[in-house]
Amino acid sequence: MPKELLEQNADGLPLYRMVKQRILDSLAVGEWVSSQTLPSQSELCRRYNVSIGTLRKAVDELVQERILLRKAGLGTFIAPHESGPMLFHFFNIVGRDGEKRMPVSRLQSFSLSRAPAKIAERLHLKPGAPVYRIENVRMIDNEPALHDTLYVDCERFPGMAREDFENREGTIYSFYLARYGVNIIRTVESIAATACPAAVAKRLVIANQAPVLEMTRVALTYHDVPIEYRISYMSTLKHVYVNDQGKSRR
Amino acid sequence: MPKELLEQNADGLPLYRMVKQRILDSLAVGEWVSSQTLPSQSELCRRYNVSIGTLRKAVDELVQERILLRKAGLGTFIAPHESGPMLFHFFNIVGRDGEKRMPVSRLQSFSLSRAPAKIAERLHLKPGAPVYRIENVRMIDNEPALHDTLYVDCERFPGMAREDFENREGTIYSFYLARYGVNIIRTVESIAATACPAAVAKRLVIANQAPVLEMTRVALTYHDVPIEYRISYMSTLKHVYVNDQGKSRR
DNA sequence: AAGTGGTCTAGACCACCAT
DNA sequence: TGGTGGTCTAGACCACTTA
Repeated sequence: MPKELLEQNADGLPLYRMVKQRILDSLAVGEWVSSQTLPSQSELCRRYNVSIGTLRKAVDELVQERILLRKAGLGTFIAPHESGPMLFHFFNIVGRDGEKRMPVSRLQSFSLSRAPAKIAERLHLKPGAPVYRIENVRMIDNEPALHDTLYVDCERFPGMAREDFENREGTIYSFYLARYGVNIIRTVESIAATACPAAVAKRLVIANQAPVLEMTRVALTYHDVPIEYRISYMSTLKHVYVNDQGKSRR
Repeated sequence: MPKELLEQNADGLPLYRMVKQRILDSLAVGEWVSSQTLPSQSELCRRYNVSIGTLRKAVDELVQERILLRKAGLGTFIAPHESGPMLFHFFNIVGRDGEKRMPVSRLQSFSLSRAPAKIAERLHLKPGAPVYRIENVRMIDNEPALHDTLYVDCERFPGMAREDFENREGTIYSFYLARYGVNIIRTVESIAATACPAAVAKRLVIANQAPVLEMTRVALTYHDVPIEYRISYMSTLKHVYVNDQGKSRR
């Protein structure tokens, strides 16, 4: 493991922030993707030539942001999209009773397409760039609850096939990570109310023109690089979208 | 300042968590509301008989949760609802262009009422308990954008009057804090799509039955005690609701 | 037993803000 | 000048996990 010397106070940044950036850089290039495990704290201390307190402060922030996960006695890991709070970190739909349930997604279509101007802009692509366009219906309690259409850059996911999606284990984001080393760590959603388009209403088995939520989401990886654009429609007869602001992250 | 001894490892809780709880308890009883300023770190160290590192770790978490605010050279403060990121911490509406603008609220009605069963339950009150019921229209760029109805326990806000609301400075939550020492630190919202009720549509100047967002919110103070119930309707023709998950809190 | 992360301490030094 | 918070260090000790 090479030692990376950090000059003190470059840009006036505190040392622990510089360490944090170095760790993010390593994560971004996929340095620890295969093992999902980071070197031990003491090893990272030697690598960056900082004390344990400083190293821990850097990692503390990454744990807070749900990018890393620490387990006493085991080590420090890339936070998995499976299991635990992470499962619902990017999924805010609950039953009207308040109960959380994981949806099962059912692929509707998978096609090679070209990015419309607006979507290309959100994905930092050129208009007309080749993208995969994927339609899903998500079932909750064996009933259709959500319809979503998502777009990803073909170059970022070379050779992706319909079967990859259908046969994947776990969530879409864990699939991106396991198969392509692309880790989604942030999403930005806009929510509006609209009359349900006919094609979607049919798949959701609701009345045409019924009021539904229209959610557009951009999913980002390290350094806020956009990876996926998604537009979802959801009937709120049986479920609602929840947002908990100020919840303590523990 | 009395010294509060903390037994080590009561309940197996780490020391800094116990310190954090003590600080939260002091906040909850309004110990520092008048000054908005906490004692200095060194003074708090003496008070709880812990080292500076432990004290800072406790306060770190409260800062992270946007309950406290530290300013180098000045001190540690109760996070104000005015100014800075806090202004939009509990307000997720932006223009379709993505621009954030603060709304101006216009009081529609102020009345003494009795809590319906569902609302009483959310506020931990008995059904029929006396509540203030307040209707607002919020204007953005001089156009009606939101309609909301809110309910608060009369006992918690004794002697509240219509004029208090209309003549307040700043947000509703800063009013609760300044006038009654009640600090809102968390909100939980449920969002659904619905056809706009006629009475609301009239005030928002939109078509009757138009699809709108229906947002129900419970606002909580320390220890997750519910303070306010609110139901809002919003047209999404010009604005949308945004939710940024995983945004770094800095 | 050896390695991992988690806690707690004591102190030095710095940058910022008031007076 | 003196008080405030912010950073960084070095080391002791603990609890947890695996072998």
